[in-house]
Amino acid sequence: MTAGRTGRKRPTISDVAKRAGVTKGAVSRALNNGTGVSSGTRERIRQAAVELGWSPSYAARALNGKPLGTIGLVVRRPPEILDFDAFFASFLSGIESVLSGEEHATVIRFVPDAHTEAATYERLFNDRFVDGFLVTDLRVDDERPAMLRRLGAPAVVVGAPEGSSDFPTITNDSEDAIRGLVRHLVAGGHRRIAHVQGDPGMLHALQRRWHWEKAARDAGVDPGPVEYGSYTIEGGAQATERILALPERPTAIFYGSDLMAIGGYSVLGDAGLSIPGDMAVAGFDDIALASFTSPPLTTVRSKHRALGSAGARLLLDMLKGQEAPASTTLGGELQIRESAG
Amino acid sequence: MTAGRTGRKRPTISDVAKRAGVTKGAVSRALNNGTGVSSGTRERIRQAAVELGWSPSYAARALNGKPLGTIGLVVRRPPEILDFDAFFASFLSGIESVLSGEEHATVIRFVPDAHTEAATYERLFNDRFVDGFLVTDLRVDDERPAMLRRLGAPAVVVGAPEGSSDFPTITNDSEDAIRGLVRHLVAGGHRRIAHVQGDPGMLHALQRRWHWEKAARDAGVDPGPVEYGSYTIEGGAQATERILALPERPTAIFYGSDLMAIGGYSVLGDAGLSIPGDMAVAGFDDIALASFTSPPLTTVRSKHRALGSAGARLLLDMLKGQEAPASTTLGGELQIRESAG
DNA sequence: CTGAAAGCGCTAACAG
DNA sequence: CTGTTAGCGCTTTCAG
Repeated sequence: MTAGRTGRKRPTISDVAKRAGVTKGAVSRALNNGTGVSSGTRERIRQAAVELGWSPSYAARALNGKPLGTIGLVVRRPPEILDFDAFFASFLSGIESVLSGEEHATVIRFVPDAHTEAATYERLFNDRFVDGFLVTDLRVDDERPAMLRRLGAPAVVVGAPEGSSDFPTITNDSEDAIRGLVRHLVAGGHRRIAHVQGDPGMLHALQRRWHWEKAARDAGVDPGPVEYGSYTIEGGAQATERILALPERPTAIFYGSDLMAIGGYSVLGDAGLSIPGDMAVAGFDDIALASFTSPPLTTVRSKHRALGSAGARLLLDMLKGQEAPASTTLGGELQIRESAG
Repeated sequence: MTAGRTGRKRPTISDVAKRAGVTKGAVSRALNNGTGVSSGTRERIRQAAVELGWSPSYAARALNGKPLGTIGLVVRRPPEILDFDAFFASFLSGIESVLSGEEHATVIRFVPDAHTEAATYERLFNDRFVDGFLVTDLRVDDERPAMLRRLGAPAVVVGAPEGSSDFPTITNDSEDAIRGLVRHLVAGGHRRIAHVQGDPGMLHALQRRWHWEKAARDAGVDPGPVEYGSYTIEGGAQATERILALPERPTAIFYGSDLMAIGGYSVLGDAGLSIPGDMAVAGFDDIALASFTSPPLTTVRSKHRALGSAGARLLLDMLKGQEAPASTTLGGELQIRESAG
């Protein structure tokens, strides 16, 4: 495949040096800084390198504290979410779309608990196995920003509210879209709008809840009951059951994810309630399925892929030494279909 | 966080050695082989290591040809497929579910072309940046098995037919399910069954086509027309248009992916054709959406996650030096719903 | 069983 | 501008 592979082992920098009639040091300088070498020998060295099909060893470079061209993604969630959840696959897709053009690789690690999570960040970076991190799922009192700061690791936080950490942040701001949704509901005569949300320890879940509350108040109605559950069909179904059991039943439910809303559909159906006639329903994410449910689901589209690509792009820029904006915001988009009246 | 972090830098093996009153060599032996050291000093060394919170440097180990605990996944497809395609996100989910329990990380790289693909495999492994590979999307005349063999890289091929390479293979065998589907169609009176498939350069696409052909012949009907397109909604829509333009129109279409089938739905609908009345439709994958389309889509369920987990498990076993079976087969499963009569 | 020493492939500081 | 020299942190001989 590659030219010059005479022996079994790959060529080292010494081979290149020998062939170019210089020393390792010269090769290193020529090919890294491009400085400290006359353009003549530099060319000779470059030649020798391609003839030998040489490329520097990641390990040796890492041992000298050089960046490897990798970014780390450590995820403290069960790996199944890649399969179920709307977010991660799209997010990853966004990341890869910029990395693939930049000769960078992604190092992914799913971890079960906070302790492993911390240890993983630490090892990955202390050894410069990754050049920096994309941090997602920021939680209330999340210790990662402080730890990463301490490690001196470059990082960008993705999907968290502005100012939630002192790292550059890509924010997913759905405030306007959620406000639009609530207005739509209120205009349709709804006064009691419930909210079903995922893990309240997640900053983005909290944020969406605030937006819903604020929008409700601003529209002159009291925020209805709130239920929590996992971001899955089952989680949504269970939360819906709890809501239906409430003494004062709401007339609309805003779910924190489309999957949860779909779980709601089945419970509402079983209870003989029609959508949106007896209960208006709205989701969040706008997954592919949302336009195929019956009735089609009104939801807030969230730009998962863009979050990934913007995060990756920003991190790459930072790694190149560029100044990073404290925060970049991507807006959500209200998708009105038929489930919310 | 970690105990013993007095200074700014992390402890090295020398620190551990000093604290235990031995030399680096002894520490290395004690903690790796566990041999060549008296159990007394071994314990002392272990103590010192935990007190210092020491863990070996990836880079230094890699430089000595030791495995890092990483497996590589290089994908020659546009990164968008993570978002659209049913396969990759689930597959990755399966991989991660076994890796997360084994302290292994995944190194992912999306590449645009065959040349970059080859170079990526080579660099990643020559430098032992990854311990082995999971290879997917095997193509006709794929050069990767030979190249990986030449590199001496451990690998398991996933989702390809048995015997398609000399690497251990996790096969996704849908022959029975496809046969069941064709029988179902033929029993429903269909004599002309078309097939829409994705990239014919992919071995798995070819394989499914063969299974369909064979099943048709065995059921006593001639295999109908075949159209190719990308594995997307648009790809399916376009292929469907071509089929509808055919002089002898089939009465059933078997699509190589659910997404393609959904693309078919809209074209058929636009043409005023009812499903399954005027045209029976079947898909492949059984994505979440499949049971929500109208009519619900009859399809062949494929075990994407299991493919990932089985592949990862097998590769890990191989890396531990265990003998690997030449081939492991996961069967598909026919999901009869309403779109195919 | 243990210590000493060489070396993995590269970078960076220092002389010349 | 170029060569030489130390290391980076670890593993692995090889003596003792």
